[in-house]
Amino acid sequence: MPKQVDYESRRRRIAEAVCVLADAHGPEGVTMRDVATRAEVSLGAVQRCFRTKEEMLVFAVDHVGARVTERMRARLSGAPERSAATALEHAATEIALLRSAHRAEARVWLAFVAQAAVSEPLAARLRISYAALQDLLARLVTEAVEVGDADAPDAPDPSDEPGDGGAARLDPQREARALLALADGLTSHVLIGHLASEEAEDILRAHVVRLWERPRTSRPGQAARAE
Amino acid sequence: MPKQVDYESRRRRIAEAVCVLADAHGPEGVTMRDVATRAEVSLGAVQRCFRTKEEMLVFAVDHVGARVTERMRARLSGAPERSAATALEHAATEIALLRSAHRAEARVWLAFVAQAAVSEPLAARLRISYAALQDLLARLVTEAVEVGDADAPDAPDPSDEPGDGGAARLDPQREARALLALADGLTSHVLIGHLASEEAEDILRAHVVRLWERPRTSRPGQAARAE
DNA sequence: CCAGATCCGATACACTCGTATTGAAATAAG
DNA sequence: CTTATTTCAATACGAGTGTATCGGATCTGG
Repeated sequence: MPKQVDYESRRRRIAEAVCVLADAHGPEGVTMRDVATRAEVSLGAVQRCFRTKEEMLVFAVDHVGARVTERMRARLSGAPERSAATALEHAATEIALLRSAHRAEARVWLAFVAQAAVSEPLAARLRISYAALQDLLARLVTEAVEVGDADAPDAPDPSDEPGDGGAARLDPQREARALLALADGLTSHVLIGHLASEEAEDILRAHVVRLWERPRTSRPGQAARAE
Repeated sequence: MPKQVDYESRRRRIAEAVCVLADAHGPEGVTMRDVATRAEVSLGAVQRCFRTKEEMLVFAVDHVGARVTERMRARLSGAPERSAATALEHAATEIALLRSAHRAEARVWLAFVAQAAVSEPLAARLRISYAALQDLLARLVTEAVEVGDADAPDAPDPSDEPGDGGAARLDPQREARALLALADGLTSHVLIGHLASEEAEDILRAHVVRLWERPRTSRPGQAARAE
């Protein structure tokens, strides 16, 4: 058994290069040769790792998706008990990739999303990542609701907050979906330059805050039409 | 003055072809030759209309943006007095391009958004369209708030709805931005296949409804942190 | 040290792309 | 009818693409 190389790490390195280039020129604009150069390997090596270009792009999508999910999971387990509400806010901000540090990742993600509308294999991978993110968000929502919003909203008089009885009416999955979509939309608008990232963060914050403000919807007779 | 051609209509016809193709293969995948074929003109004719490919794409973006804006404006003036709240909901749905009839337009839009993150001239055009849409939405929000939500929410007892005094605290521009972002995010998630269009519509509806449920935020002392 | 498998860098190939060129058809004015 | 001018179809061209091929370098097991 002769020469052996660590394909896994090489694949990751290549995926990294793909991201850098996709950030600059869009995923269609990514060239095998450029990837090879950027990853400091030869074109032949890239071809050995991925039989085809699409295979490479799919791997890169998974890579980015895993990174985002992982970062969020880390954030989630980092401060689990502190305040589920603010944790949710942070998580959403994280997903929105608004921190300029992750601007590149955001562009890559958006580019892949766009191409996924055309390429089914890419779309399949994206769905996996989205499902994971949505689940995480839904869990956060549930947790935040159950724990109660004791320390998150700074309304120290719980007089007109009848416990979490009302908040329980939130559908965590639904809210997670909404949050995810809002985050994605904000991200793209920031990238286009239609929004400043501060504006986007404000909007996201306002949306999350609204989740805890609302819970007196328990007033009956209204749910009928809303659902 | 010899042979003269109506360039404007030809340009529109070409833009239409661009949309069809961009829907199928993404905007990068659009080829001058394919456009020419699809538009039933020769490659030379396309080249006479647009000096370069990017010029053509930019025109196509404007074309789509104008169409969406126009459709929304029509919807706006079609039933102006009926109910600002439901008008808002309809407008948002319209923007989200969720009706399957406009699925193609949605794909085109998303594709262009993605590429705009890389191409500044495209981004500039998109910003114009977004600004127009946001303004329209903001106007709708304002209108809905001022008119009062008398007939929109079917809570016929205005006992605990202290007029629109609280609703006035809504920042229409902010809400318009949020709505626009949410609509875009939902659109892309539907295109990816992560959401069904009914789910997306539900989420959008819930978001709009929430705008009218909330208005007792007038309780002071909270804006400090929230903003 | 040798055999044999594995890896990969270089090169080749077939293609497609955007764009430039060009010469003929079409048309309006003289 | 000429003639000047515009329009465009056909073609050419060079750059750049993904992928296939292949010969030598590299390393392991004996």
